[in-house]
Amino acid sequence: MCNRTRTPTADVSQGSPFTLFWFRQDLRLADNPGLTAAAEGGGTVVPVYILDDQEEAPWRPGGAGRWWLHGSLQALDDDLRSLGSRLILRRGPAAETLAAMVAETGAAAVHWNRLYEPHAIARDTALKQRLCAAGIDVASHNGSLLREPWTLRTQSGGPFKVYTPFWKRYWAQRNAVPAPLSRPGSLPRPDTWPRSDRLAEWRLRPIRPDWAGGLRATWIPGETGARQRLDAFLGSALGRYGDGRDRPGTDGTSRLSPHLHWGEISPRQVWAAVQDRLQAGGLDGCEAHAETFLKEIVWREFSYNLLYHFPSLPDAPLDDRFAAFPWRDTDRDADLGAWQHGRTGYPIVDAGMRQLWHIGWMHNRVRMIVASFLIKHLLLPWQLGEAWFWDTLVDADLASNAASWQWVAGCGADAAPYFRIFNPTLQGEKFDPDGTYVRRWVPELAKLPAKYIHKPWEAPARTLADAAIDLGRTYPRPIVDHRAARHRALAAYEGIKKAA
DNA sequence: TGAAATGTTGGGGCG
DNA sequence: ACGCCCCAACATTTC
Repeated sequence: MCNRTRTPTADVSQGSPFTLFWFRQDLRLADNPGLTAAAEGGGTVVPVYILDDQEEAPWRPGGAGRWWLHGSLQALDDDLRSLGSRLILRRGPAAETLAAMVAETGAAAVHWNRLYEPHAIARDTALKQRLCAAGIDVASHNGSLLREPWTLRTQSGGPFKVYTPFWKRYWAQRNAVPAPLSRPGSLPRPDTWPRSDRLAEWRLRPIRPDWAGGLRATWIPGETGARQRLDAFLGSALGRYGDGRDRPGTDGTSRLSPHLHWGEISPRQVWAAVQDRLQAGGLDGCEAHAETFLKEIVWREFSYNLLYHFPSLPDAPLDDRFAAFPWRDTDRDADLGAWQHGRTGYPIVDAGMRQLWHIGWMHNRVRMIVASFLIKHLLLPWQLGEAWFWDTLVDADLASNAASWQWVAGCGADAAPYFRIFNPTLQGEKFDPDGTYVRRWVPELAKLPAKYIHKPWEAPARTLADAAIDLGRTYPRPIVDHRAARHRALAAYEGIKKAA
């Protein structure tokens, strides 16, 4: 925060103070505190995005993330142009590239919205010191969270490690959430723009093979798409969210996760929109549904809280006992591959994994089922699942992804008990009773009657034949027996449970 | 934000 | 009519 109150010195060559706004995971114009601060500085504003995808950059965006990023940057540039501005693109190590831009343009001030990943914190802290030392006015802002992790402490002074009290704190202060900022009215542009890469040069989208058809058909990256998604959700699914969110065959969830991850919409905006919707009235019994939805927004906050206070979250189990967990170390590849490609023989698992592959997203209920299956039925380390999700999800988010995998594995803070093992057949029958979801994503099972849609191995030969299924050929038999796998997992857990 | 195993209860079939 | 058994249906405990 050094120099924050200092008046920016005018850059002689430009004739007016020159401010860089560094876009990162806040690819929007409205409710963007850093951008607003830059616009209010009085000088010209240069919006910049830096792609840092060198090999050594930890947790750089995966394939699906890169696809999304392309669309979001394009939308952002369009939106900026409607304000008479534009987006400058640069590629390289983030801190060095930004510092070089400051020197090159003679900027007097730099603004950005904070990130919370351990490597980003370290990088940004060092960069801020470096720029401050050079006399640049640097300010960072909160653009991504309702509350930042260091502002929340339990009664005893430590970080929250349990969700329920964390949520209660948020709920008690639900009316204290600041109103979202509107988009800047104008962004004064410099006489000449700095050099910019062309987005197409970055090759963020796949070409050969082009696996992104399902993504294009499903998503509208960018701030406008985010707002449309929110409005659509508020108008329909929110009113039955409590149970609708558990039906993967329906459009019962918000699908805002990728928009939130990339910062095309902020949690403050979502929070305010839900409150407005409640106060608009005519929503008998909707209040409980809205609260359930807001709890999901706060789960995201909780994940960021965990990542901030426990930076090893993405890599190592928070529960030390799991360091000794006997994960399977032989014949991993075949089972991992079957899981990744949706050929486990359990329809609900395979449907989820194929949905993920096709549209870069998976229904949350099904995420829990497939994660439980990888960890407990296949006894493979949760980090393998975390890595696959990282590469394939358009909403891949370090905090949410890591916290959720640890939660399912039972090794995180406030985690699901390890002995809670999902039965994929029962989960399917309970939440996809008519098989709509399975039929959609596992079309080779589409003709199977509902009675067998979640357990084709129990179907009579005649029924299979009528449905044009040749079990073991057109669709696999289960790669593990549920009952045996369950006992194996419980025995493995028993082995580490006692250890202090 | 489980499922399975085990325990309990009560109606009905039956000798 | 009575006791016994069976077994859903539900509750509780265990993993």
